[in-house]
Amino acid sequence: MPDQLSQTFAALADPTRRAMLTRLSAGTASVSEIAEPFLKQMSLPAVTKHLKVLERAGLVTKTRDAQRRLCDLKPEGFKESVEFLEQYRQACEESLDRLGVYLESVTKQNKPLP
Amino acid sequence: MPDQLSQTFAALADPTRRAMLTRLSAGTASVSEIAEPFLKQMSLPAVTKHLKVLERAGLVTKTRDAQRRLCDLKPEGFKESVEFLEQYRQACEESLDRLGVYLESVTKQNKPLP
DNA sequence: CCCTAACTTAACCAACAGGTTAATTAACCT
DNA sequence: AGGTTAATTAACCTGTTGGTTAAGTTAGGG
Repeated sequence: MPDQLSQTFAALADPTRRAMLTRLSAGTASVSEIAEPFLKQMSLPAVTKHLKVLERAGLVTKTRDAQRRLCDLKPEGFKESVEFLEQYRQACEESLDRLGVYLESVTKQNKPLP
Repeated sequence: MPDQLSQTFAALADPTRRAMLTRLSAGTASVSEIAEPFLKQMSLPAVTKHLKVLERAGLVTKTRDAQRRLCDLKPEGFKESVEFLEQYRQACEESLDRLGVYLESVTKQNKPLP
């Protein structure tokens, strides 16, 4: 629910928002600039909402510049989610090890491949 | 909506499901074994649903063993999401660095790990 | 052959997500 | 002051999520 990690993953679970993050990884952008590629598919308020989700997830910050709001990536926001996934690096390795052992046993016994 | 990455992140955006993954990182478990810590807070059908979400997200596999269903982590399922987050490695340098090297070694050729 | 164990499916419900249009705020420009 | 630009807030609608209970399936055991 309102725990940080859930909010972060929920924010990432939308292609529009991921595209916005990708845009921001190229540098600061105003709301209109971020919105531009999406305005054929959705309205400006929808974009505002997406940005708010990213903000509450801690992935984006907004600063005021006259009428415009400038958005930036907030790198710390990614940390927790990266660390969670890192937990499964071990699992990946182990499964690969098992595969390696299996392949070895197969080649040693000269069995036909499944 | 139904793109793989969105489904994976959506699956991860729930503390119950993340706890289930953590449980599975300790090894194979049946549905009842996975359910056990949650049965004070929710019913068994709710657990079944969560597992189905994890399955459709490609993070978990189920195999039949008599009446029981045995669940396992599906390490490849994490790959795409890890790769997306790697795009933001400047955000979280050290933690992703080792993972990046690992993924490269896996995808480029099947060499044994260091 | 029924009984129980281990799950899943069905039908339903409240809450929330993602979108809309219309109205509102805020800052700048003559 | 009034108008324009930039963005947000409000009110609403619809589909999905996460939970429920009750009924259904499937395999093994006495």
